[in-house]
Amino acid sequence: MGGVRTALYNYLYAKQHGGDFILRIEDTDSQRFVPGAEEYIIEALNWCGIVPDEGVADGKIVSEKSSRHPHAPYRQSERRAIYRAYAEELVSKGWAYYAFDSSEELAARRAEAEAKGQTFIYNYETRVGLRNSLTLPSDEVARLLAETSDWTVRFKMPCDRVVEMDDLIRGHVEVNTATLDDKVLWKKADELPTYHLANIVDDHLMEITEVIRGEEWLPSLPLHYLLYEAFGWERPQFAHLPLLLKPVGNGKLSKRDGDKMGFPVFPLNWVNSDGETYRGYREDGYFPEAFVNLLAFLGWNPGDEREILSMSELIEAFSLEHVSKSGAKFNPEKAKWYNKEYLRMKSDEELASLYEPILAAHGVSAAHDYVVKVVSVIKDRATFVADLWTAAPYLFVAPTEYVEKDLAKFGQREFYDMALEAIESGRDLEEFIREREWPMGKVMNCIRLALTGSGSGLGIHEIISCIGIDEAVRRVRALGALIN
RNA sequence: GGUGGGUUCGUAUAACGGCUAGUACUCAAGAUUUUCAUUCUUGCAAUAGGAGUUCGAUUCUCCUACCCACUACCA
Repeated sequence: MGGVRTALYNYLYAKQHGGDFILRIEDTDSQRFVPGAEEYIIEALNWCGIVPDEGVADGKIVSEKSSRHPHAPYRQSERRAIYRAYAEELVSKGWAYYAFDSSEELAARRAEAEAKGQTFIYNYETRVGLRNSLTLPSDEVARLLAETSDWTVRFKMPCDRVVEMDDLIRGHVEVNTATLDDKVLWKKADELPTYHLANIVDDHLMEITEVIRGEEWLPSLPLHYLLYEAFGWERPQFAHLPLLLKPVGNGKLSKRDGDKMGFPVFPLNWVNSDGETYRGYREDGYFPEAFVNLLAFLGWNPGDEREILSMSELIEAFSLEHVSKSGAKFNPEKAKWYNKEYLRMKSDEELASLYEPILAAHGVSAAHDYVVKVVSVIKDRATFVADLWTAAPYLFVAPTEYVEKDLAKFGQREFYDMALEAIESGRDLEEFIREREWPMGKVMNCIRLALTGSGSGLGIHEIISCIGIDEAVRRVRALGALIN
């Protein structure tokens, strides 16, 4: 959800400004490669109606340059060759250096510091005591670069500089570089950059003008500012979005929360490598328009009191000034409300076509016109298309069981005889019952019991207008077998 | 621990120095109805705490508290 919302805001912003929305896959962590994740992302965005202008063609990430996709490839793992030169450029400019410390050595340092209640950070203080191109003789550096393969390029964070930043959402933010560390930018082991380098290089190369991303990136913004400065590139504008929080308690929304609390956290069903399935909004019956609408309102509002906005209205109304700074707790009830609103806006005709597969799954076949008629009668009682069935299956099949409590209440001989006589009369039921001064509620509910199998449900007239008077009479007679 | 960010009804938010702090979801009550639901009406409910600036602070400043993120050869 969080990822889709970020994509949505980027999409809305791009479209509003006549820009292009580009999909780039940041897969520089080979350890975390997840088969199928890329296809999932494309399908999920597509379902939401968030269609990239660049980077995707025929449902696949583009690898070959073309006029439509001038910045290809769009998968960072296919851009390996690009990054090394930029990393070297930073070293030659004095903004970075080679580091030869093994992960074991660094882990040992961390453990050592931790034992003393401190935190080890690789920075201007500690780098002079570690194995890198700043401390080792140049011939040794040259030898290690040539002969070993687990070295990295690290950013040489200035020791005392205040980086002044402007965030489109948070405003002015200042950070002193003394509190920052020498981040790894590139690693020889897999010939890949880390996020920081790859992101800045690609954003520059792909002519990105705005970066709208999650708040978790705010702490690395100073590094990114410095990277743009080091390369001498014009930097894009940044906007850091508030986090999506779990509905109850504290903390951000996590994969597990959904199933625990009964709502999806994924746009589409997702099966992870352990075979665990996470429910998706699509499979839960949400309309993509409703999902997009509710996602847009998680941390943003149009500045007026509208709540139901289509994608094109969202594009028009979107503004980063109205994005809130604080985390937004997700409200599953409101999510359902959105879907209900969208369901009601759909035509009976459209709902009927969505409903028909569900009917078929229940072994029911019905004429299209009949389904349309049924939908018009029950759509107000549904939040999801599936509710059209659960709300009134008796419009398609006669009840075979009766709710015991309601049978006891309305299925008494006395009322049943009245009900039977009334329905068999073929006359207007209310009129017929009133003329005889019979108890309206009791008799009507007895008829409803016969028609639906329970004491609650649609109005008698509505039911009969669907199933017809003959079927109604049949059902009332059938109930007779249970009356004593 | 350090750094950064945040804090208005239960939830999402409006009010970007000035009316009785508005709206939606939820919840409660009432009306309508042959039941349930819908619909309609009404109601409950908030500026984290403390200083300061000001004629006036939800809004600006500072302090405290609490929450969150980051603090990896992950993104």
